[in-house]
Amino acid sequence: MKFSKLISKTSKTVPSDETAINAQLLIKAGYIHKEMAGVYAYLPLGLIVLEHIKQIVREEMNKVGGQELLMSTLQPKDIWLKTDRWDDKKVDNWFKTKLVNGTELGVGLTHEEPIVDALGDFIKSYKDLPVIVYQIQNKFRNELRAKSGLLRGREFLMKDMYSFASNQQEHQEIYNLILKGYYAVYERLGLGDNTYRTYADGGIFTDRFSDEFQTVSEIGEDVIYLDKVKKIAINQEIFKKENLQKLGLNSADLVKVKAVEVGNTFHLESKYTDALDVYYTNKDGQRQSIIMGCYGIGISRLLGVIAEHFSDEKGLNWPVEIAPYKVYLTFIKEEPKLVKIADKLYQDLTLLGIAVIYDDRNVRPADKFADADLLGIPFRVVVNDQTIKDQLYEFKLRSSPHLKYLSQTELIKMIQ
RNA sequence: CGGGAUGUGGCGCAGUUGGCUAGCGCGCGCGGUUUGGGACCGCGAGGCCGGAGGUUCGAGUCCUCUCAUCCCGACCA
Repeated sequence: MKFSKLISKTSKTVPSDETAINAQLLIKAGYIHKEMAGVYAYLPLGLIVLEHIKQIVREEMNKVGGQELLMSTLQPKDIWLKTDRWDDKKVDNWFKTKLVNGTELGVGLTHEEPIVDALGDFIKSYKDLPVIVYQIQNKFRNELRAKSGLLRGREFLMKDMYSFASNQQEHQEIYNLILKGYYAVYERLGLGDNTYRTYADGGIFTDRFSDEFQTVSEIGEDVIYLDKVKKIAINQEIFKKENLQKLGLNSADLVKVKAVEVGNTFHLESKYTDALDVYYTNKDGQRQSIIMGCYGIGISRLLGVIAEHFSDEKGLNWPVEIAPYKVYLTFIKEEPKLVKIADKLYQDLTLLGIAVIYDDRNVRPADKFADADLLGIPFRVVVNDQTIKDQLYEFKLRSSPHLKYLSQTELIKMIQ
Protein backbone atom coordinates (compact mmCIF):
# COMPACT_ATOMS: atom_id res chain seq x y z
CA MET A 1 0.00 0.00 0.00
CA LYS A 2 1.25 3.43 -0.87
CA PHE A 3 1.01 5.91 1.95
CA SER A 4 -0.29 8.59 -0.37
CA LYS A 5 -3.29 6.39 -1.22
CA LEU A 6 -4.37 5.76 2.35
CA ILE A 7 -7.74 7.32 3.03
CA SER A 8 -6.71 8.10 6.59
CA LYS A 9 -4.19 10.65 7.73
CA THR A 10 -2.20 10.96 10.87
CA SER A 11 -2.88 13.81 13.21
CA LYS A 12 -0.81 15.67 15.76
CA THR A 13 -3.74 16.31 18.03
CA VAL A 14 -6.57 14.25 19.42
CA PRO A 15 -10.18 15.28 19.93
CA SER A 16 -10.69 16.58 23.44
CA ASP A 17 -13.67 14.29 24.00
CA GLU A 18 -11.46 11.23 23.89
CA THR A 19 -9.56 10.58 27.10
CA ALA A 20 -8.75 6.89 26.76
CA ILE A 21 -5.20 6.36 25.52
CA ASN A 22 -6.15 3.45 23.30
CA ALA A 23 -8.73 5.46 21.39
CA GLN A 24 -6.53 8.55 21.31
CA LEU A 25 -3.68 6.66 19.67
CA LEU A 26 -5.89 4.80 17.23
CA ILE A 27 -7.64 8.02 16.20
CA LYS A 28 -4.37 9.95 15.90
CA ALA A 29 -2.90 7.28 13.69
CA GLY A 30 -6.04 6.98 11.58
CA TYR A 31 -7.09 3.45 12.56
CA ILE A 32 -10.57 4.21 13.83
CA HIS A 33 -13.24 6.88 13.63
CA LYS A 34 -15.55 7.70 16.47
CA GLU A 35 -19.22 7.64 15.55
CA MET A 36 -20.69 8.33 18.97
CA ALA A 37 -20.06 7.42 22.58
CA GLY A 38 -19.02 3.78 22.68
CA VAL A 39 -19.26 3.25 18.93
CA TYR A 40 -16.30 3.30 16.59
CA ALA A 41 -15.82 2.66 12.89
CA TYR A 42 -12.76 0.76 11.72
CA LEU A 43 -10.82 2.52 8.99
CA PRO A 44 -8.68 0.45 6.61
CA LEU A 45 -5.67 0.28 8.95
CA GLY A 46 -7.79 -0.59 11.96
CA LEU A 47 -9.70 -3.20 10.01
CA ILE A 48 -6.52 -4.98 8.98
CA VAL A 49 -5.39 -5.21 12.60
CA LEU A 50 -8.82 -6.37 13.65
CA GLU A 51 -8.75 -9.05 10.96
CA HIS A 52 -5.34 -10.21 12.16
CA ILE A 53 -6.63 -10.58 15.71
CA LYS A 54 -9.68 -12.42 14.41
CA GLN A 55 -7.49 -14.74 12.40
CA ILE A 56 -5.42 -15.73 15.42
CA VAL A 57 -8.53 -16.35 17.48
CA ARG A 58 -10.12 -18.28 14.62
CA GLU A 59 -7.10 -20.53 14.15
CA GLU A 60 -6.90 -21.38 17.83
CA MET A 61 -10.63 -21.99 18.14
CA ASN A 62 -10.52 -24.27 15.11
CA LYS A 63 -7.64 -26.15 16.73
CA VAL A 64 -9.74 -27.04 19.75
CA GLY A 65 -12.51 -28.30 17.54
CA GLY A 66 -14.67 -25.22 17.16
CA GLN A 67 -16.75 -24.87 14.03
CA GLU A 68 -17.40 -21.33 12.92
CA LEU A 69 -20.86 -20.11 12.06
CA LEU A 70 -22.57 -16.76 11.98
CA MET A 71 -25.84 -16.12 13.76
CA SER A 72 -28.13 -13.18 13.11
CA THR A 73 -28.12 -9.89 14.94
CA LEU A 74 -31.90 -9.52 14.86
CA GLN A 75 -33.40 -11.81 17.47
CA PRO A 76 -36.91 -13.24 17.78
CA LYS A 77 -38.49 -12.48 21.13
CA ASP A 78 -40.01 -15.89 21.82
CA ILE A 79 -36.82 -17.84 22.49
CA TRP A 80 -35.70 -15.23 25.01
CA LEU A 81 -39.04 -15.45 26.77
CA LYS A 82 -38.45 -19.15 27.23
CA THR A 83 -35.28 -18.53 29.21
CA ASP A 84 -36.73 -15.47 30.95
CA ARG A 85 -34.14 -13.10 29.58
CA TRP A 86 -36.40 -10.84 27.51
CA ASP A 87 -37.74 -8.67 30.31
CA ASP A 88 -35.84 -5.40 30.76
CA LYS A 89 -35.91 -6.02 34.48
CA LYS A 90 -33.96 -9.23 33.96
CA VAL A 91 -31.56 -8.01 31.29
CA ASP A 92 -31.36 -4.25 31.32
CA ASN A 93 -29.01 -3.55 28.45
CA TRP A 94 -31.01 -4.86 25.53
CA PHE A 95 -31.40 -2.81 22.43
CA LYS A 96 -34.84 -3.61 21.10
CA THR A 97 -36.66 -2.64 17.96
CA LYS A 98 -39.89 -3.43 16.14
CA LEU A 99 -41.09 -4.63 12.79
CA VAL A 100 -43.54 -2.35 10.96
CA ASN A 101 -46.35 -4.61 12.10
CA GLY A 102 -45.37 -4.09 15.74
CA THR A 103 -43.55 -7.37 16.34
CA GLU A 104 -40.79 -6.85 18.89
CA LEU A 105 -37.23 -7.84 18.06
CA GLY A 106 -34.03 -7.90 20.03
CA VAL A 107 -30.68 -6.69 18.76
CA GLY A 108 -28.20 -9.39 19.72
CA LEU A 109 -26.26 -8.85 22.94
CA THR A 110 -25.26 -12.50 23.30
CA HIS A 111 -26.33 -15.70 21.58
CA GLU A 112 -27.01 -18.57 23.95
CA GLU A 113 -30.69 -18.74 23.06
CA PRO A 114 -30.45 -18.58 19.26
CA ILE A 115 -27.48 -20.96 19.17
CA VAL A 116 -29.25 -23.52 21.32
CA ASP A 117 -32.40 -23.10 19.28
CA ALA A 118 -30.57 -23.60 16.00
CA LEU A 119 -28.46 -26.54 17.14
CA GLY A 120 -31.56 -28.17 18.60
CA ASP A 121 -32.45 -29.05 15.02
CA PHE A 122 -29.38 -31.27 14.81
CA ILE A 123 -28.52 -32.49 18.28
CA LYS A 124 -30.76 -35.51 18.81
CA SER A 125 -28.57 -38.39 19.87
CA TYR A 126 -25.47 -39.04 21.95
CA LYS A 127 -23.87 -39.66 18.55
CA ASP A 128 -24.27 -35.97 17.76
CA LEU A 129 -22.23 -34.87 20.77
CA PRO A 130 -20.00 -33.19 21.67
CA VAL A 131 -20.34 -30.05 19.58
CA ILE A 132 -18.40 -26.81 19.72
CA VAL A 133 -19.47 -23.81 17.66
CA TYR A 134 -18.38 -20.21 17.62
CA GLN A 135 -18.89 -16.99 15.79
CA ILE A 136 -17.22 -13.63 15.50
CA GLN A 137 -19.89 -10.99 15.42
CA ASN A 138 -20.85 -7.52 16.51
CA LYS A 139 -22.69 -7.38 19.80
CA PHE A 140 -24.94 -4.57 20.94
CA ARG A 141 -25.34 -3.63 24.57
CA ASN A 142 -27.15 -0.58 25.84
CA GLU A 143 -24.56 0.31 28.45
CA LEU A 144 -25.53 3.11 30.80
CA ARG A 145 -22.12 4.54 30.36
CA ALA A 146 -19.70 3.78 27.57
CA LYS A 147 -16.10 4.54 28.40
CA SER A 148 -12.45 3.78 28.02
CA GLY A 149 -12.41 3.92 24.24
CA LEU A 150 -12.61 0.46 22.72
CA LEU A 151 -12.73 -1.23 26.11
CA ARG A 152 -16.37 -0.64 26.85
CA GLY A 153 -18.55 0.12 23.88
CA ARG A 154 -22.19 -0.23 22.97
CA GLU A 155 -21.34 -1.96 19.73
CA PHE A 156 -18.33 -4.23 19.78
CA LEU A 157 -16.85 -7.24 18.09
CA MET A 158 -16.82 -10.46 20.05
CA LYS A 159 -15.93 -14.08 19.54
CA ASP A 160 -18.46 -16.21 21.36
CA MET A 161 -18.19 -19.97 21.53
CA TYR A 162 -20.60 -22.56 22.88
CA SER A 163 -19.96 -26.17 23.75
CA PHE A 164 -22.49 -28.97 24.10
CA ALA A 165 -21.55 -32.15 25.92
CA SER A 166 -23.42 -35.26 26.92
CA ASN A 167 -22.14 -35.36 30.50
CA GLN A 168 -20.10 -33.47 33.06
CA GLN A 169 -16.89 -35.30 32.38
CA GLU A 170 -17.07 -34.67 28.67
CA HIS A 171 -17.93 -31.05 29.36
CA GLN A 172 -14.95 -30.62 31.66
CA GLU A 173 -12.57 -32.10 29.10
CA ILE A 174 -13.82 -29.69 26.46
CA TYR A 175 -13.67 -26.82 28.91
CA ASN A 176 -10.05 -27.57 29.77
CA LEU A 177 -9.13 -27.90 26.11
CA ILE A 178 -10.67 -24.54 25.35
CA LEU A 179 -8.79 -22.95 28.23
CA LYS A 180 -5.60 -24.16 26.57
CA GLY A 181 -6.78 -22.57 23.35
CA TYR A 182 -7.29 -19.33 25.20
CA TYR A 183 -3.77 -19.36 26.57
CA ALA A 184 -2.52 -19.92 23.03
CA VAL A 185 -4.49 -16.93 21.77
CA TYR A 186 -3.07 -14.50 24.34
CA GLU A 187 0.38 -15.88 23.83
CA ARG A 188 0.22 -15.20 20.10
CA LEU A 189 -1.22 -11.75 20.68
CA GLY A 190 1.81 -10.87 22.76
CA LEU A 191 -0.18 -10.62 25.98
CA GLY A 192 0.81 -14.01 27.34
CA ASP A 193 3.20 -12.68 29.95
CA ASN A 194 0.69 -10.54 31.75
CA THR A 195 -2.60 -12.26 31.11
CA TYR A 196 -3.82 -14.51 33.90
CA ARG A 197 -6.53 -17.05 34.33
CA THR A 198 -8.71 -15.53 37.01
CA TYR A 199 -11.40 -17.18 39.05
CA ALA A 200 -14.65 -15.27 39.10
CA ASP A 201 -18.27 -15.62 39.96
CA GLY A 202 -19.83 -18.43 37.99
CA GLY A 203 -23.21 -16.79 37.79
CA ILE A 204 -26.57 -18.11 38.76
CA PHE A 205 -26.42 -21.37 36.83
CA THR A 206 -23.68 -23.12 38.68
CA ASP A 207 -21.83 -23.21 41.96
CA ARG A 208 -18.61 -23.57 40.06
CA PHE A 209 -16.37 -20.60 39.41
CA SER A 210 -16.14 -19.15 35.97
CA ASP A 211 -12.79 -18.25 34.49
CA GLU A 212 -11.77 -14.90 33.23
CA PHE A 213 -8.65 -14.01 31.38
CA GLN A 214 -7.39 -10.77 32.83
CA THR A 215 -4.60 -8.69 31.34
CA VAL A 216 -2.85 -6.73 34.03
CA SER A 217 -3.09 -3.07 33.16
CA GLU A 218 -3.71 0.27 34.78
CA ILE A 219 -6.53 0.94 32.33
CA GLY A 220 -8.47 -2.04 33.64
CA GLU A 221 -11.86 -1.79 35.26
CA ASP A 222 -11.43 -4.97 37.25
CA VAL A 223 -9.44 -5.57 40.39
CA ILE A 224 -7.85 -8.97 40.79
CA TYR A 225 -5.61 -10.62 43.36
CA LEU A 226 -2.74 -12.25 41.60
CA ASP A 227 -0.49 -15.14 42.56
CA LYS A 228 2.49 -14.56 40.29
CA VAL A 229 4.09 -17.89 41.04
CA LYS A 230 1.06 -20.03 40.38
CA LYS A 231 0.09 -17.69 37.54
CA ILE A 232 -3.53 -17.56 38.58
CA ALA A 233 -5.66 -14.87 40.08
CA ILE A 234 -8.95 -14.34 41.83
CA ASN A 235 -11.37 -11.56 41.02
CA GLN A 236 -12.10 -9.08 43.79
CA GLU A 237 -15.81 -9.88 43.47
CA ILE A 238 -15.29 -13.33 45.00
CA PHE A 239 -12.30 -12.50 47.19
CA LYS A 240 -13.32 -14.34 50.36
CA LYS A 241 -11.53 -16.64 52.77
CA GLU A 242 -13.59 -19.67 51.89
CA ASN A 243 -12.99 -19.16 48.17
CA LEU A 244 -9.25 -18.77 48.65
CA GLN A 245 -9.26 -22.05 50.54
CA LYS A 246 -11.26 -23.78 47.83
CA LEU A 247 -8.79 -22.60 45.23
CA GLY A 248 -5.72 -23.36 47.30
CA LEU A 249 -4.59 -19.75 47.32
CA ASN A 250 -2.86 -18.03 50.20
CA SER A 251 -3.70 -14.38 50.70
CA ALA A 252 -0.09 -13.65 51.65
CA ASP A 253 1.03 -14.61 48.12
CA LEU A 254 -1.47 -12.36 46.39
CA VAL A 255 -0.97 -8.90 44.99
CA LYS A 256 -3.83 -6.59 44.18
CA VAL A 257 -3.71 -5.23 40.63
CA LYS A 258 -5.97 -3.63 38.06
CA ALA A 259 -6.75 -5.68 35.00
CA VAL A 260 -8.79 -5.79 31.82
CA GLU A 261 -11.01 -8.75 31.18
CA VAL A 262 -10.03 -9.99 27.73
CA GLY A 263 -11.90 -13.26 27.84
CA ASN A 264 -14.19 -15.40 29.94
CA THR A 265 -15.48 -18.92 30.09
CA PHE A 266 -18.60 -20.16 31.88
CA HIS A 267 -20.21 -23.40 32.89
CA LEU A 268 -23.84 -23.08 31.85
CA GLU A 269 -25.01 -26.51 32.96
CA SER A 270 -28.35 -27.29 31.29
CA LYS A 271 -30.15 -24.05 31.91
CA TYR A 272 -30.51 -22.95 28.28
CA THR A 273 -30.88 -26.32 26.61
CA ASP A 274 -33.55 -27.46 29.05
CA ALA A 275 -35.43 -24.17 28.77
CA LEU A 276 -35.44 -24.38 25.00
CA ASP A 277 -36.36 -28.05 25.08
CA VAL A 278 -33.18 -29.35 23.50
CA TYR A 279 -32.21 -32.80 24.77
CA TYR A 280 -30.46 -35.85 23.42
CA THR A 281 -31.18 -39.55 23.57
CA ASN A 282 -28.57 -41.80 25.18
CA LYS A 283 -27.58 -45.36 24.31
CA ASP A 284 -30.41 -46.69 26.42
CA GLY A 285 -32.96 -44.62 24.58
CA GLN A 286 -33.43 -42.24 27.49
CA ARG A 287 -33.87 -38.49 27.13
CA GLN A 288 -30.93 -36.60 28.70
CA SER A 289 -29.99 -33.02 29.46
CA ILE A 290 -27.10 -31.44 27.64
CA ILE A 291 -24.22 -29.80 29.50
CA MET A 292 -23.25 -26.50 28.03
CA GLY A 293 -20.36 -24.08 28.28
CA CYS A 294 -19.82 -20.66 26.79
CA TYR A 295 -16.61 -18.82 26.03
CA GLY A 296 -16.08 -15.22 25.03
CA ILE A 297 -13.21 -13.13 23.73
CA GLY A 298 -13.67 -9.41 23.11
CA ILE A 299 -12.00 -8.86 19.76
CA SER A 300 -12.39 -5.11 19.51
CA ARG A 301 -11.52 -4.73 23.16
CA LEU A 302 -8.30 -6.64 22.44
CA LEU A 303 -7.55 -4.16 19.68
CA GLY A 304 -7.75 -1.40 22.28
CA VAL A 305 -5.80 -3.29 24.93
CA ILE A 306 -3.00 -4.21 22.54
CA ALA A 307 -2.85 -0.72 21.05
CA GLU A 308 -2.44 0.81 24.48
CA HIS A 309 -0.26 -1.90 25.96
CA PHE A 310 2.30 -1.77 23.15
CA SER A 311 2.55 1.98 22.89
CA ASP A 312 4.99 4.64 23.93
CA GLU A 313 5.19 8.42 23.73
CA LYS A 314 5.76 8.18 19.97
CA GLY A 315 2.68 6.14 19.25
CA LEU A 316 1.61 2.59 18.53
CA ASN A 317 3.98 -0.35 18.37
CA TRP A 318 2.27 -3.49 17.10
CA PRO A 319 3.46 -7.02 17.63
CA VAL A 320 4.61 -8.29 14.23
CA GLU A 321 1.83 -10.82 13.82
CA ILE A 322 -0.99 -8.30 14.07
CA ALA A 323 0.58 -5.15 12.63
CA PRO A 324 -1.35 -3.79 9.64
CA TYR A 325 1.91 -3.77 7.67
CA LYS A 326 5.15 -5.44 8.62
CA VAL A 327 7.40 -2.98 6.86
CA TYR A 328 7.41 0.77 6.54
CA LEU A 329 9.47 1.66 3.46
CA THR A 330 10.54 5.07 2.24
CA PHE A 331 13.23 7.08 0.51
CA ILE A 332 15.07 9.85 2.35
CA LYS A 333 14.75 12.38 -0.48
CA GLU A 334 12.60 12.42 -3.55
CA GLU A 335 15.46 11.97 -5.97
CA PRO A 336 14.69 9.87 -9.07
CA LYS A 337 17.50 7.44 -8.35
CA LEU A 338 16.39 6.78 -4.78
CA VAL A 339 12.72 6.63 -5.69
CA LYS A 340 13.45 4.09 -8.39
CA ILE A 341 15.28 1.83 -5.97
CA ALA A 342 12.56 2.17 -3.36
CA ASP A 343 9.88 1.42 -5.99
CA LYS A 344 11.74 -1.72 -6.91
CA LEU A 345 12.16 -2.86 -3.31
CA TYR A 346 8.47 -2.23 -2.70
CA GLN A 347 7.65 -4.49 -5.64
CA ASP A 348 10.11 -7.18 -4.58
CA LEU A 349 8.89 -7.33 -0.99
CA THR A 350 5.26 -7.27 -2.05
CA LEU A 351 5.84 -10.14 -4.47
CA LEU A 352 7.29 -12.12 -1.57
CA GLY A 353 4.01 -11.64 0.26
CA ILE A 354 5.41 -9.15 2.76
CA ALA A 355 2.92 -6.45 3.73
CA VAL A 356 4.58 -3.11 3.06
CA ILE A 357 3.38 0.42 3.59
CA TYR A 358 5.40 2.47 1.13
CA ASP A 359 5.70 6.11 2.11
CA ASP A 360 5.95 7.72 -1.32
CA ARG A 361 5.27 11.25 -0.08
CA ASN A 362 7.64 14.10 -0.75
CA VAL A 363 7.83 15.34 2.82
CA ARG A 364 10.63 15.92 5.24
CA PRO A 365 12.29 12.88 6.80
CA ALA A 366 11.23 13.97 10.28
CA ASP A 367 7.57 13.87 9.23
CA LYS A 368 8.00 10.41 7.76
CA PHE A 369 9.76 8.97 10.79
CA ALA A 370 7.21 10.43 13.15
CA ASP A 371 4.41 8.84 11.14
CA ALA A 372 6.20 5.51 10.92
CA ASP A 373 6.48 5.52 14.70
CA LEU A 374 2.92 6.69 15.27
CA LEU A 375 1.53 3.97 12.98
CA GLY A 376 3.58 1.44 14.93
CA ILE A 377 4.93 -0.53 11.96
CA PRO A 378 7.47 -3.06 13.30
CA PHE A 379 10.21 -2.65 10.66
CA ARG A 380 11.38 0.55 9.03
CA VAL A 381 13.42 0.48 5.83
CA VAL A 382 14.91 3.65 4.37
CA VAL A 383 16.61 4.07 1.01
CA ASN A 384 19.20 6.78 1.55
CA ASP A 385 21.79 8.39 -0.66
CA GLN A 386 24.73 7.41 1.55
CA THR A 387 24.55 3.67 1.90
CA ILE A 388 22.61 2.76 -1.21
CA LYS A 389 25.85 3.23 -3.19
CA ASP A 390 26.99 0.05 -1.49
CA GLN A 391 23.54 -1.46 -2.07
CA LEU A 392 22.76 -1.32 1.62
CA TYR A 393 19.36 -0.45 3.03
CA GLU A 394 18.84 1.21 6.35
CA PHE A 395 16.88 -1.01 8.70
CA LYS A 396 15.38 -0.13 12.06
CA LEU A 397 13.01 -1.79 14.49
CA ARG A 398 10.17 0.32 15.84
CA SER A 399 11.15 -0.75 19.34
CA SER A 400 14.85 0.03 19.04
CA PRO A 401 16.78 3.22 18.27
CA HIS A 402 19.59 1.40 16.48
CA LEU A 403 20.12 1.46 12.74
CA LYS A 404 21.45 -1.44 10.74
CA TYR A 405 22.61 -1.50 7.15
CA LEU A 406 21.64 -4.58 5.22
CA SER A 407 21.77 -5.94 1.70
CA GLN A 408 18.45 -6.84 0.12
CA THR A 409 19.00 -10.53 0.85
CA GLU A 410 19.83 -9.86 4.50
CA LEU A 411 16.91 -7.51 4.74
CA ILE A 412 14.43 -10.07 3.48
CA LYS A 413 15.84 -12.69 5.79
CA MET A 414 15.53 -10.32 8.72
CA ILE A 415 11.92 -9.47 7.93
CA GLN A 416 10.84 -13.04 7.36
C1' C B 1 -29.59 6.47 36.30
C1' G B 2 -27.35 10.23 40.44
C1' G B 3 -23.38 13.95 40.77
C1' G B 4 -19.80 17.20 38.10
C1' A B 5 -18.08 19.54 33.59
C1' U B 6 -17.84 21.00 28.41
C1' G B 7 -19.92 22.30 23.33
C1' U B 8 -16.80 28.61 19.10
C1' G B 9 -13.66 26.67 11.06
C1' G B 10 -11.19 19.60 10.18
C1' C B 11 -8.36 19.43 15.31
C1' G B 12 -6.71 22.15 19.88
C1' C B 13 -8.10 26.62 22.13
C1' A B 14 -9.00 32.41 23.31
C1' G B 15 -13.05 35.58 23.32
C1' U B 16 -13.14 40.71 29.90
C1' U B 17 -18.76 43.59 33.46
C1' G B 18 -23.51 41.90 26.63
C1' G B 19 -21.14 46.47 22.02
C1' C B 20 -18.54 47.51 16.12
C1' U B 21 -15.96 43.22 10.69
C1' A B 22 -15.57 36.43 15.95
C1' G B 23 -9.52 35.75 16.88
C1' C B 24 -4.91 32.43 17.55
C1' G B 25 -2.07 27.79 16.77
C1' C B 26 -2.09 23.21 14.04
C1' G B 27 -3.98 21.21 9.63
C1' C B 28 -5.52 22.36 4.38
C1' G B 29 -4.42 25.13 -0.81
C1' C B 30 -0.85 28.17 -3.78
C1' G B 31 4.30 30.32 -4.26
C1' G B 32 9.22 30.23 -2.40
C1' U B 33 13.50 28.86 0.88
C1' U B 34 14.51 24.11 3.06
C1' U B 35 15.35 18.44 3.63
C1' G B 36 18.05 12.55 8.87
C1' G B 37 13.30 13.35 14.02
C1' G B 38 6.90 16.82 13.15
C1' A B 39 11.47 23.55 9.65
C1' C B 40 10.47 28.66 7.87
C1' C B 41 8.50 33.11 4.98
C1' G B 42 4.42 35.14 2.12
C1' C B 43 -0.50 34.78 0.25
C1' G B 44 -5.27 32.26 0.64
C1' A B 45 -9.80 29.19 1.53
C1' G B 46 -12.68 27.80 5.60
C1' G B 47 -16.76 29.20 11.28
C1' C B 48 -22.54 32.59 12.65
C1' C B 49 -20.45 30.38 17.94
C1' G B 50 -24.41 22.33 19.30
C1' G B 51 -30.02 23.21 18.54
C1' A B 52 -34.76 25.78 19.79
C1' G B 53 -37.03 29.63 22.29
C1' G B 54 -36.58 34.10 25.25
C1' U B 55 -34.57 38.95 27.55
C1' U B 56 -32.38 43.35 25.09
C1' C B 57 -31.58 48.94 20.87
C1' G B 58 -27.84 45.01 20.57
C1' A B 59 -26.36 37.98 22.51
C1' G B 60 -20.58 33.69 21.32
C1' U B 61 -21.31 36.30 26.19
C1' C B 62 -27.60 36.58 30.20
C1' C B 63 -32.23 33.13 31.03
C1' U B 64 -35.22 28.55 29.86
C1' C B 65 -35.61 24.07 27.44
C1' U B 66 -33.19 20.48 24.51
C1' C B 67 -29.31 17.51 22.13
C1' A B 68 -24.39 15.71 22.34
C1' U B 69 -19.71 14.55 24.64
C1' C B 70 -16.38 13.62 28.79
C1' C B 71 -15.28 12.49 34.08
C1' C B 72 -16.79 10.19 39.09
C1' G B 73 -20.31 6.80 40.99
C1' A B 74 -23.96 2.99 40.38
C1' C B 75 -24.61 -0.90 36.65
C1' C B 76 -21.94 -4.73 33.65
C1' A B 77 -27.18 -10.61 33.27
